[in-house]
Amino acid sequence: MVTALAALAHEHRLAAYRLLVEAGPPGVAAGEIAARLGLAASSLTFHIQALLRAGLVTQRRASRHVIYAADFTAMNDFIGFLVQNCCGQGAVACTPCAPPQTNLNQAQSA
Amino acid sequence: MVTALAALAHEHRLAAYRLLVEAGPPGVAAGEIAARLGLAASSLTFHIQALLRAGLVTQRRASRHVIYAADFTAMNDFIGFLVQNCCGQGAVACTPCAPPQTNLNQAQSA
DNA sequence: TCCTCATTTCGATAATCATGGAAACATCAA
DNA sequence: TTGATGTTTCCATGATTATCGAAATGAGGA
Repeated sequence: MVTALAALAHEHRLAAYRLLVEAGPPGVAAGEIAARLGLAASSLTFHIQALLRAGLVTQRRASRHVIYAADFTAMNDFIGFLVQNCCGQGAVACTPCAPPQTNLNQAQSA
Repeated sequence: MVTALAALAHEHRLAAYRLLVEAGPPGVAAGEIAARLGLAASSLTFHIQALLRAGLVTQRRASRHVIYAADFTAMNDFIGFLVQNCCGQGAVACTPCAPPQTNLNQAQSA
């Protein structure tokens, strides 16, 4: 869990992650993330690998591009951990992290 | 928020914070935290100041001791931020972070 | 094959973080 | 005041992180 915390504990990585959350399952190509964040390509790789190692994002290839996408299940687990371990009172997590509906005709519910 | 994430993104600091969550409002003295974590006093100060700067813990003096306690409101805000910004779907936070009932006859409900 | 585009790996550099010992500071009790 | 205890500040050291340019890798297209 420290890995996930550390992964998000940086301005650029948190921004990258939020970008991916907004984008949902279609994800965003590495180059575009770098451009939007104003980072050199190699720096983006450095940061996004921290997110990848923490399991917070997934990676897939689409022809020449490498597409990254937020892993909503991992975020649920992450928040669940915080609620269970860093709140008193035996608090129960009820965080319905789920991808936004970018396009209603894209079925991706299972 | 990056400050809070970074504050928790270290083995020793996360352990210290969890200790304070368990202890609740009575809190724990600096020396005892250091002892339980197996840290030099100066190292503990270094770490706990990160938590303090992030607003996750409070500090008070009790005679010679300096007592640290978890700030549950801050943790609620922190988790609220994560849910709102790092989950898709406009998820709503419902995290009831509250101190554990260590002693039922200690009134501390506001 | 050769060229181009997209991304990652490598290397160097500067900055920040983590650690604990020693000294200083604060509080209380004789 | 002196002494004991608890905590923080200061300092030096080693480790890790963040950055980007240059070179290498991978994947298409002509």
